[in-house]
Amino acid sequence: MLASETVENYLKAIYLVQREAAAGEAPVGKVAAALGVTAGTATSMVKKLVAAKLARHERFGGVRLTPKGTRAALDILRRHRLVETFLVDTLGLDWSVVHDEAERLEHAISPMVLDALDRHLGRPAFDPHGDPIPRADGAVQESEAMPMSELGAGDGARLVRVLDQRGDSLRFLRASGLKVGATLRVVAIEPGAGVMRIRPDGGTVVSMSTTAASRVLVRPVRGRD
Amino acid sequence: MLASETVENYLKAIYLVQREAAAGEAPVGKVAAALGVTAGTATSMVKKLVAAKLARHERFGGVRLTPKGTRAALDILRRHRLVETFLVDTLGLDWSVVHDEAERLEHAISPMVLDALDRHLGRPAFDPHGDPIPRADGAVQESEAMPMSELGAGDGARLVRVLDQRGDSLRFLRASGLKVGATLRVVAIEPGAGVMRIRPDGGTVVSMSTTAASRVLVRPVRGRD
DNA sequence: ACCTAGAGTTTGAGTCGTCAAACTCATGCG
DNA sequence: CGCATGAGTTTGACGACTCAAACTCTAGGT
Ligand SMILES: [Mn+2]
Ligand SMILES: [Mn+2]
Ligand SMILES: [Mn+2]
Ligand SMILES: [Mn+2]
Repeated sequence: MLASETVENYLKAIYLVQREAAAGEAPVGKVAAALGVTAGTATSMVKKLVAAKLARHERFGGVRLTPKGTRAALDILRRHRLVETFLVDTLGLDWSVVHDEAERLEHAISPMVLDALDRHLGRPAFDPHGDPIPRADGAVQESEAMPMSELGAGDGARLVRVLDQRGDSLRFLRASGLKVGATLRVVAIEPGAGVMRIRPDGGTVVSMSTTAASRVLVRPVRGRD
Repeated sequence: MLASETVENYLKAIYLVQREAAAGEAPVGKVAAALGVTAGTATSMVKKLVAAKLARHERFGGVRLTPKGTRAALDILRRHRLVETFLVDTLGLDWSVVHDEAERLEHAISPMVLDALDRHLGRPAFDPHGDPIPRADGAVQESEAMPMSELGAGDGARLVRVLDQRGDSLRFLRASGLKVGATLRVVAIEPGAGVMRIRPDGGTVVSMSTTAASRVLVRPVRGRD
């Protein structure tokens, strides 16, 4: 029930690492890396989570949240993403800085403040990066989308989500006119160089590595080329 | 510089206790009580503050913040009161609940968020309880006011500040129509019972103990009785 | 001048979260 | 197979914060 700030961070990290990992299991080392902590530290915390029935784990294996742990993680994720939305929509901060701010604020938001915030923002479904905001009951509505890297030359698409939370990535995208909701077209692809050239609607052409492009999710748009 | 959440709480508590105390010194016991901690715990933390040049203290004496400590305390107080103002003005929470919420949020507000919040709120000078919000440079503008308990029968006044942060006190005042900015008149005083009878403009008469009334600050208004 | 009640301090111990370094396991390569 | 490599775990230690209980000082009465 009363998870410490540290426990909250672990739960959220495990949840997110678990989402990525193929096996649906979070390797302890990945969790440790996500939190900037040594593997040994993560191991001992995982034991605590297991004792609290928030996670399951077997020696030398991966971690997996229990339903209870998942529920708690979604609650934290909800706070995190609502706070990000508030910082951008109400306070006007840039989407490249809100992640770090929310990382601290998420732990200080009571259910009462959370609900008032949610109402004030008009019960948004997505945060500034296009990440779905889990609902109060724990439901998450992931949006249908594909990596921009899978588009072909000439394809049009709408940007729906940015997975990379790094400040410089987000600043680059904003400066290029690539924000959530923007439409764009793939001008060219250079597989040898590992680069795609993208033109946002009403903007100028920019080059991105396909790796970077794979962390930008889009929904294809009937091409009127 | 980088004070922990705990240190921030001590600095704020010492500042506030110091404001109350006659000698301008905060008794360690009072600080401990304000933080809900044992006296021994407070003693050891005070030593840390002294080592960090945030406070001065001599054995068996009181604590006093250094200029550096005072500056830090005012910064925390600024965060606290701006957050309270936000919770009431923007999110619509009741003034009786925001103190506890701000007690946690104040530690998670970065300078950037603080400034955005300040701008969003229109750079307010007072919080919902009428407490002055220290400015970014550390200036505090205490408002001229006297305890309501010092009014005489028939006197009119405007409510400018409520010192008591207790939820039930604040709920009682709100329910009586006694909020910051309201005008009121003293209907009667019963020194024997230690009670005053107050009529808020446009409201019905309420009784309050003079002790409670002494924590409500007012500015007298030219009586048109 | 005492002496004691109350305020403050010290001590010893515990929890939480962390690290470095030694150790153990699982595996896949030779 | 056999074993080196890397992932994960254990151990011992530490800093920050806290408490209970023993101890010490100060100040006010008498
Ligand atoms: Mn966090
Ligand atoms: Mn986000
Ligand atoms: Mn606080
Ligand atoms: Mn206040």
